[in-house]
Parts: sequence; structure tokens; C-alpha cells
Amino acid sequence: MYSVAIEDYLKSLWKLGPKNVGTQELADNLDVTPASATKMIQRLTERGLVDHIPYRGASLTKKGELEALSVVRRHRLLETFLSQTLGLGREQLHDEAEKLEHALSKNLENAIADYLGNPKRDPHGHPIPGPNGELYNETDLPLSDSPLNMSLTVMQVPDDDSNVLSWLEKNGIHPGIQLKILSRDDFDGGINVSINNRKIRISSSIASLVKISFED
Amino acid sequence: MYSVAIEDYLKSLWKLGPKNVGTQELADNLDVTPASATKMIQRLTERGLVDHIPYRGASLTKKGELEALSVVRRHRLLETFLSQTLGLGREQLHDEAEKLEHALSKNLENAIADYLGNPKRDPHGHPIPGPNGELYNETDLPLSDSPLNMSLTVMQVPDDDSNVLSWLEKNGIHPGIQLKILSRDDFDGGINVSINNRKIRISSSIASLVKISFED
DNA sequence: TATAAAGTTTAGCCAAGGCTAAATTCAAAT
DNA sequence: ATTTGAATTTAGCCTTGGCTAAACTTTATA
Repeated sequence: MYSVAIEDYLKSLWKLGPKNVGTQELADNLDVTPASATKMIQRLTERGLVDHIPYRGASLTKKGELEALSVVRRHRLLETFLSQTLGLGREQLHDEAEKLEHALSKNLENAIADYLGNPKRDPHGHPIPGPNGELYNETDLPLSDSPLNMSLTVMQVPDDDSNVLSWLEKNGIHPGIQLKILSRDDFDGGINVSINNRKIRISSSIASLVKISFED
Repeated sequence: MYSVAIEDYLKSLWKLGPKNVGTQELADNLDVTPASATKMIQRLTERGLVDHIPYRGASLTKKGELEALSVVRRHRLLETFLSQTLGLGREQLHDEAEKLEHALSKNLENAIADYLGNPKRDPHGHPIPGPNGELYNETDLPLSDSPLNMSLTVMQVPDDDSNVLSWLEKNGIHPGIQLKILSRDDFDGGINVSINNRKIRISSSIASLVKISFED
């Protein structure tokens, strides 16, 4: 239905939203020039996928959002599928799914969802939109500003930075793992956590990318 | 590396080869106009993927053939993978693999081959080229001109005609099945075969698409 | 052998999606 | 209030891969 490029633009707008997204920010995210982004925004606007106020930014229409969620669903189902079947590591999943997501038919999407038992999260803990774009209420919080000395469960890690992912994996941090924040460095925001009686220091930039919940 | 269009042209040239392929035949196979095919043949020739003598036809160079075999390998590995994991029917596999094959990285190709144990044939019985384009000697013969009253093993069915495939499936004909030709209609070439004590008539056009061997 | 038909190529057009350079608009700071 | 700089848009170009219509080869037929 939609081209690879259009799907990529919608996905980026969704990731950067729901606020109005600037041309520069979008262009950076897609690795194109601002001029290219402007042109595409105009095309998407014509197709009713995007609302655009010149010089003010762009945001997805309902139609555009649904299409974006469909891409995100395919992406996350693929990650889950590749993880379960081939046992790919979390740091490999994103790039592969990024390519395959545009070539996944509705049929195959359904077959995979079925095979996996309609999972609610992918291997990074990111919620998988339902077949009609349903996305359940997100309540996970950044590890960076969670309270000390509570038992926390890691719920989400980033999916698109394989360096960060490799570091997290090496230190045993992934969805499902329990940890406790022992102390916080007031200057740089870094935290000391304990995982299975090991102590690890996590920089604030990484900690802000890890989401936790208080449940276990 | 190569675009979807280029990969499709190489694959078609490979399927229609190894003889010189006419512009019309190629265009028909790809559902484009002859003029478009001509232009692409010229581009492929410039890239050293194709040899072209104007008005006489085109054929793959060694480089082009290797690239084509790489696409075919991805296609057949994907068919095998989707069949094994998701249990898709033979008549669904081709179209899905057709889309995904262009988005499959070398890494994923290897992971899938590994997972499957480096299979030599796909679910239609078609040989899967090796990672460097190795294709083992093809000795299977068309069912249409096989001898009567011998125990034959079905080795290959077509992959790209879901109607034919559905008919074959409905009649229990797929790779691995044993059958015997009871008689042949001298006028239209249709044959009467017995499969598990059932008698079935197979038209000559379908019989020419089914390949058999004498081994069991 | 001359001509018609079939197949192929060329010419010129189009849309998508990039780019650079120049013009425009908005916002921030004098 | 003006100016300056950053962000955005426009203008114009490029490549890819389609298309149609017209020209050109080759092959088949009369």
C-alpha cells in the first residue's frame, strides 16, 4: 500500500510525537536533508496522513497514526519472531526488523502474531500495538528517576542502539530482571544499582533509557 | 546492495535462462512493458551483470548469475523457514518469500540456513543454492514423460502457481509422495496415476510441472 | 524477393524521493 | 524596534524505474 519511504516517515513522526515535530528533527531522524523532509511532509499532508502548519511543524492525523502503528506492530512482531525462532540477540533485532517490516503482508503478520500467541511486548519490552492500533496504557517509568531501595523490575530497554544494548546485556540488564537503586550521584545523575548481589554503576544517559515498574 | 527491481530482473533472467532471453519474454515475466525491459537490460549491461546483443537477447554474466542465485537462495530459504515455523501451506509460500527476499540481510540468511540445518531443498522440492551459488546437479525428470508402471517419487512441484499447487495438494501430490503411471493418453498427453491405491488423472500441462526421480 | 508482422529499441514523458543553493520566515538578542 | 541567526521552504536539478508512441530490425509470409 504505502511505500517504504512513506512508512519510514510515519514511523519517525510517531516516534518523535505526539508533539508537533520540526522539519530538522524529522530529517535528522531519517538521515535526509530538511528540504527532503519538507517535500515529503507536503506529500503526506496531501494524502491526509499528516497535519502540517508551515514553519510550525507536523503531526500525524488519526489516519497517519494508525498507519504508523501498523508499521510499529510489524516491527515488534518481527523482532519477537526472530528472537524466538532464531535466537537472535536483542542488539541484532532492530536492524533486521527495520528492513523486513515493509515487506510483511497482513497475512504473514497475522500468522506470526498467532504463532507467538499475540504477545503484548517485544524482546525489548516495548508494547506491541494490536491489529487495529490498540496500544495499552503505558505506565513504566524511567530508571533514572526511580526511588532508592525499592525492588524494581526492568520492563523496557532501548531497541535501536546496539552499543547500549550490548552493554546492558553484558551487565545482565534486560526485561524481567530485578534490581534496586542503592544510591544516586547528585552531580551527574549516575546511579549505583544492585542486581543479584552484584553492584553496577549505570550512567544517567543509559538509566534514562531503561524503563521499570514496581510490580514483580 | 542491489535494488529490488534489479534483483527481480536478475531472478527472471535466471529463471528464463540459461539461453538468451528475449525482451518480450522478460517483460512478460516481470509484468512491465518491453521498453522498460530494454532500458533495464541496458543498465544491467553497464553494471556487468548482463550480456546484451541488441535485437538478439540478453543473458546473465557470471557476476549476474551469482547475484541471481543469491536471490534464489534467499527466496527458497525463506519459503522453507516460513513453512517450518508458521506452517504456511505450499501455495502461500511463494508470494510471501517474493516480498521478503529483498529485505533479507546476509546475517539473517545465515541464521536461517543454520536454523534449518542447511537444507538442500525447499518445500516445493526446488534445490536451494549454497552460500556461494553452488547448485547441485539436477537429475529430476518431468512426470509428463516418465515411464509407465514404475514406482516414482515426486521430487518437485511448481512454486509460483497457487492454483496448480492447491489442486496438487488436494490430490495428495507433493514432494516425497510415491506414485505410478498407469497409462498415458496419446492424444492430449494426460496421464492416469495411482497414489496410495487411488487413481487420479493428471493433465499433461500439470504433469510437465511435476518432477520425479526413480529413487525412493 | 518483397512486404507484412513481430519484436526491439529510441525518444520523450512522468512520479517518487533524494540533493544543493537560494529565499523566506520566525525567534532571540541587542 | 531592528538585526541576526536558525529553521524552514522553494526552486531547480538528478536518478530510478515505470509508461506510450514512434522508429527501427529481424523474421515470416506471400
